[in-house]
Amino acid sequence: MLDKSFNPKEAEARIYKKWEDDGAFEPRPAKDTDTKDDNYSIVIPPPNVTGNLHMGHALNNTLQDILIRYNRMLGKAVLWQPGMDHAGIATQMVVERQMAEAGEPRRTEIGREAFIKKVWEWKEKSGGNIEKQTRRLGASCDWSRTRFTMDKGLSDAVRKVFVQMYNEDLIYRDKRLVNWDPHFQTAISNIEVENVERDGFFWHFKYPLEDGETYEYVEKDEDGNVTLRETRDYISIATTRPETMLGDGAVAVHPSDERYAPIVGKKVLLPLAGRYIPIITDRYPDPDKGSGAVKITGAHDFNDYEVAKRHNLPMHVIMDEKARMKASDIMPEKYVGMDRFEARKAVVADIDALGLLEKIEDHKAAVPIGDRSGVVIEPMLTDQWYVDAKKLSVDAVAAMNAGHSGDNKTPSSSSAHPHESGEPVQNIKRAPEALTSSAGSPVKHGMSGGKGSAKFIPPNWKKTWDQWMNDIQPWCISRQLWWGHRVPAWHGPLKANDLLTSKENSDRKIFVAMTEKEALLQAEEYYNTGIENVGVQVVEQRQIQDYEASLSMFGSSFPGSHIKNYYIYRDPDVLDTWFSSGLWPFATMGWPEQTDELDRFYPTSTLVTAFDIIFFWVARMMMQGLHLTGEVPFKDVYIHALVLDEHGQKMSKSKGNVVDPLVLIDQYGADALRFSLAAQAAQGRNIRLSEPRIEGYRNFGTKLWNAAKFMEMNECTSDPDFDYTKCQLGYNLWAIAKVIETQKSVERALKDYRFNDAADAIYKFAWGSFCGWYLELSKPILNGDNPEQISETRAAMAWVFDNILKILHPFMPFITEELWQKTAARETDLILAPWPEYDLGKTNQNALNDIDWLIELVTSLRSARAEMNIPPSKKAPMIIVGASGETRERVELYYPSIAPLARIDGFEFADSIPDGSLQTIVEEATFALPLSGLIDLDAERARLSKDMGKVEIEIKKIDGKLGNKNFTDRAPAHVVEQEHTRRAAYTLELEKLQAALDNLPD
RNA sequence: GGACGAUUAGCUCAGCGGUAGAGCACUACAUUGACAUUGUAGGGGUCACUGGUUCAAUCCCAGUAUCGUCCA
Repeated sequence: MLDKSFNPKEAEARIYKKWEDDGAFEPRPAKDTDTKDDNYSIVIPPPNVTGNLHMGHALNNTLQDILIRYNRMLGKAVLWQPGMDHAGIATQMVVERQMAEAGEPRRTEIGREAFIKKVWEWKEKSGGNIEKQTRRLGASCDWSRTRFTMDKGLSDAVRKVFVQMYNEDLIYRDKRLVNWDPHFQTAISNIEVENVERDGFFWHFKYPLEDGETYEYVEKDEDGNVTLRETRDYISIATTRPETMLGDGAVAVHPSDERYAPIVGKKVLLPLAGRYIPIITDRYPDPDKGSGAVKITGAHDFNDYEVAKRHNLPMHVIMDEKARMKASDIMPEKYVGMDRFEARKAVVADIDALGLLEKIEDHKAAVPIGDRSGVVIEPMLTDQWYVDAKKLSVDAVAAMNAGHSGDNKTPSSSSAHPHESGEPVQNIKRAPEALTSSAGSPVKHGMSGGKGSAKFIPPNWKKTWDQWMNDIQPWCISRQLWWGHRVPAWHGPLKANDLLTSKENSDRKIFVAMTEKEALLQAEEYYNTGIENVGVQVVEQRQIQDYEASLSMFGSSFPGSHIKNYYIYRDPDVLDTWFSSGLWPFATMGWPEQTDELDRFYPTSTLVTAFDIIFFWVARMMMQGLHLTGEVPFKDVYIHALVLDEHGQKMSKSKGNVVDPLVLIDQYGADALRFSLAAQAAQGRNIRLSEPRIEGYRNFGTKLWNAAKFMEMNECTSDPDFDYTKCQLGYNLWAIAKVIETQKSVERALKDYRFNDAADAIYKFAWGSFCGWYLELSKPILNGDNPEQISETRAAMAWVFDNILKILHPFMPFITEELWQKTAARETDLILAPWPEYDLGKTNQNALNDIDWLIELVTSLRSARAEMNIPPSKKAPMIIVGASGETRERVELYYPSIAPLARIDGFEFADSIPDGSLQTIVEEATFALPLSGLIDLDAERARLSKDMGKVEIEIKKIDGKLGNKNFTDRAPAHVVEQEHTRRAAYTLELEKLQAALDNLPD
């Protein structure tokens, strides 16, 4: 016996455990007959080890699980690869904060090794909550293969990739402006910076001209009339960051700016600093903004950096790693040690004291904020490691172009000269091995593309991708952290008279190697002159610095030693977390070893992710995957929506509007949450979380549960010998055809990643058609006395219900599995049951029409009764006038089902309608319920007139079309024909309604 | 300033070159019924605006307005 209702709390944990214990999440063994299409794989976007499940994960994992479960039921070998990334900054932050709270010594006090040990301890103890939370969603990933980016295997892969790419000149060291996070004291990538609009000020300063020189300053309006003319001995600049003026290298004006033409090339005195800097021209300053003159601080502003590079200006780094003003030749003593914001106040006050503060304006400006630290990012000139992303992007862009080549709506110009653009031309409809250019030669592999194709779904994200990829910047991959993959590079002194290679760009010789031993060998070879004995030792950077300080030189021999000693130290930096997650799709499968998994499951089938991660992750996987494996890491990239709160606001901790999916699961069950997310996952639109909707889908589960209870009471159990093509009863044939139609719609929708359409189709069928009609229609049969009909209906209903469970399983895995197991003895769990595959052509179309007619009849009788306020308890016979032979047959056949649903008590075919009847028209026949005395004649007249009015409007619209010669001449024949048919049907209905009206007594 | 998206029922949103849809909310009726976590019926829309293309536009195109997101 089924319980009164489904209990998600109890069932979910039990069912999940059984699946996992049974190994249901693991890929089925390979078969000899398997082709690439029989394997299906998804790698999970690895969540952060410090993270907790939020609504974004819930949506992301739900959609992946739907695809995975569907493909698993299709009989494919399915791999859903789970795991986590090590999240350098976030994890280091969490552990450091914990240490501080516990009153323990700081990271710098205990040293690198001890700290890393602590992080691992933390990870074992409290990291990875999210994996447990993901299970509660019902995600069927293969946990036996879960990976972590700091695993040995992945770490080896990361080192190997670094070494390889360094040797290929794709990784190099460079001094560039980076986004410096003064809180974490590390470089971060530009996409980890959020620009936030904040209220600030525009400070206008006067920089005096050298030697008290003067010029005539003239301002004109649009028409060229002079509006201001005065003699000045200064140039006025405006800045939002006054403290950076201490590092200015020039003042720039636009070449076309006539106001400053007289003084271009002259020098101004940089106040406070007491230095002289030139006035230069550059296209960067906007003459209409502020005074039109801009101070240039190359080492602390990205725009200024470009200007400074163009003009070879000095770039003074004026701050230390904590963004405090740093002592140097150019830094006035007074400001040394001040925090940048403190320095800002001091500079403004001091400029004011000198009488050089012209004015202060309110100003809204975008301020760069570190997304982890929340502090203002300081652009800083530092030495970092870079990936040549521009070079890597070529293949990635080509692969996406290939994947989207079918999207082009206007190929008109390319049809004449398909190769003019130089892009590889690929027809995605052809099989990959048949990829050839139109000239018949195979598409070449290599930097020009041709390594397979990938596409975004929905395709409009391709534009965003192109925009970013076309303007891709060198990827800064070093982070000044301890937690992460340490850069496998060792620095040593440069040999006398040696030159650095382009990728070193530093003041040290660099040895990049998989291991310290290899680095030592490289170093020995490098330092070996063949004349003297050479020794190389690896020491800590700090020791080198101490040593340098005492000896003022590097690479000297120890006093009294006859061996020339060199000291190298390992680069202290670690790699960007995304550098390792870029390897995720293949490194998790054992790359660089050529594993069986790689062979079967790479490239992966689909990547499911949110748009905000396209550049963080999709781009990096594409670039690294293509370069390292020669193949795209995934074929489809499904970009899903953001989950917003009920007001359409982004959820964020600071706003306090975060909804915890685990709370929703506790409240409504995982199935309801999942279904709600899937049903709302329409492409190209964000999801507003709606609790009433989740509640509605919880009710949907309950509805199914109750249907199963009904079936149990009526002994409707699965019959293994049931043949859906051999049914006799119209009801059963109808339900069978409908469930197959539903199955096909769900398949089509899932193929196109239209999760909402898939969810909608199964919801409508299960609740509307199955529970709403089929169960009701079957009651008279099941309660009747025809054993053959009863047994056919029992088996058919169980068959249809089993198929509902199967089709619904990917969306609502728990309740469907529970019902599957509790309603019959099954050969396999539902999760591993085969997806239904039936032939709609073998179903009976007549039965479909019969039942559709029946539904229309019952609905219109109910509607007429309700509108006339006939109480349901009041039954009446049904008098049928003008019935065709088919209608007579239908009424006789289906009367037992019509009677209870329409509250009918007997039927009769007649030539005229009894007085005082309630009348309704279905097709050619009029159905009358003699309810004299209960009918308010005026109301009935009004009802019929209203219906006539509606029909008349339709006829009028159709006549408008049919009377238009343009329409009848130019519209497709079948459209015109359809209008004729519609008109005939409406005309008949109108006649019948008129007759019904005439029938009413005056 | 640029790019992209949105504008459809009271709310949240699907959809589509030919007949406007769902969920929730609302109104009325129904409670020995598989199910009140329900059923039946009903009301409710100039499909933002202005042009254009078309036999036909809510849908395609252009522009406008408002809102949102991203980039500079």
